[in-house]
Amino acid sequence: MESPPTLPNSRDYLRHIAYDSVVFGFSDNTLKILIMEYHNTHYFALPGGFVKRDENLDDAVKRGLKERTGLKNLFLEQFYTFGDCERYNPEIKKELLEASGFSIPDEAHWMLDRFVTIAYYALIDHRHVTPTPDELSDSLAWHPVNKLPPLILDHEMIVGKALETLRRDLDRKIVGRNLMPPKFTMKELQRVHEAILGHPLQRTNFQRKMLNMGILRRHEKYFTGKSHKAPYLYSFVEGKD
Amino acid sequence: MESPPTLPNSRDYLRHIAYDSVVFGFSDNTLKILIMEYHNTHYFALPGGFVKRDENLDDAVKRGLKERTGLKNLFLEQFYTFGDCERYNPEIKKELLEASGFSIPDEAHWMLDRFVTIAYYALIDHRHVTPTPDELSDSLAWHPVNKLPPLILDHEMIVGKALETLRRDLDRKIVGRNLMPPKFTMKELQRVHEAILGHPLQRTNFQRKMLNMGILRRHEKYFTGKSHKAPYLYSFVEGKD
DNA sequence: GTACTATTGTATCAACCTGACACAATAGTA
DNA sequence: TACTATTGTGTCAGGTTGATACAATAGTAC
Repeated sequence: MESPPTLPNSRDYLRHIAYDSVVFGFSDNTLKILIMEYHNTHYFALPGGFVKRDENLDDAVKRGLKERTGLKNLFLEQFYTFGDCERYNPEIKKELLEASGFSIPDEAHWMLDRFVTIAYYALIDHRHVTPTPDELSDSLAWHPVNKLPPLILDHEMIVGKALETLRRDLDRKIVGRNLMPPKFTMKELQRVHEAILGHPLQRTNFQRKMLNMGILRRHEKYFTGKSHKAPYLYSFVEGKD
Repeated sequence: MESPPTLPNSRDYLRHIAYDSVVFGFSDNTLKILIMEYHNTHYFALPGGFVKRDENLDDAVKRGLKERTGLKNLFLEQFYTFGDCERYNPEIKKELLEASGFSIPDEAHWMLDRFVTIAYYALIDHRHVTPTPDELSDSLAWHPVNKLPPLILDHEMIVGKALETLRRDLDRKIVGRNLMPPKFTMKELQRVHEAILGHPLQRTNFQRKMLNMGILRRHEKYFTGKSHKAPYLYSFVEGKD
């Protein structure tokens, strides 16, 4: 049923330019990111892609994430562009493409050439997502940020810089909104912040700070069935970014 | 004496990739940036350039700034990458190149093609600099950030984002160090902060904050000859970034 | 020298935020 | 009714910030 895979044509894309995306999700009290594994290898990498000649850079990233996660509207921020020469490693690229059944017509093929990659991070509610591997990858799966497999090229550095940026943005933007379900308890929100920052927070002070920010609306209580006081449910008020 | 100018060869450079730099300096109590004016036109633009095939992105920017300002070590930060299709405007590029005496051999020449530009900002002590125009430009000169001439393409947006980033970095990094002479008065430092933020600061509170940061060393007094108390001179202590 | 002006360095006070901890409220269980 | 685990709120010390007061002082005018 499968047709032989064909490499994208260099006429359709901008040479030397790629993007990589660090997609954050939160489950099991853990901050995770989407990592793809290439066919028939044990190479892990960030999901990325190329920019079409008639396509905005931002739109290229949205297109790629739509294909892989099904999500159309997501919190997406560009954070850095990586352009060192050490990124140029045609042997690895060739190995990855050949392992997926592509035949490389030419040692100077544009996909083996040097790339500058523009890195984005995204925040999504993992419940809304069924990760979909592309034709290069066996799997696209969630990995805890502090238990990542070894990644190719400089992708670990990219993740590091993404985390750093996310932590800086935590106070300025309402990061939680994009990682949480519509209604949540204060403790759940705290767990997200703790996972991002990488250290525990004082419960009572966190509660006070969040309530004082005026971005939360309190709803009904949430009865867990446990034998203790039931927490309130909260949601983010609209349009206060 | 002049040899006919030749366009850079596409074999030596990465196609579709450029950089632009927003070089901040401070004089006459005003924050200024370096703007170039193209030969025989009234087009103004940020100084920018291209990346050689065997050159790190960061090094390309340093090379360009070295040529234009003579400065080898300067405070340099990448802040955003601009990749919209509207940046693609071959007519303007052609006009600019032809006005400088280049003959364009081919409508599809790589320099007329679409570019994604990685933007950097730099901070320099303007006293150390003699701006040097390149072969495309009549002049490279300081312009106050709030009195810029109309710039080509999206360069005004790039300046806007640079300013925004600089303001955000003002508290986290010791921005002043790179814009100030070795010794300076507290008032001079305050003027720099005010010019960056775009609003006046409370003198006494600014002084207290700076002194409490522990990054300043107090030196001898500076006698201006004016009839009032002489201010102290300060310098930044080394290695506290 | 004395009086005066403009500017600088320091102190003070209220408002606010933050970390640490105390304490009351409460859903379920025994 | 007593008990447990958890939640919501209050409080207090320490630090930071905005606003203001005030003392110190280099030069000028007399």
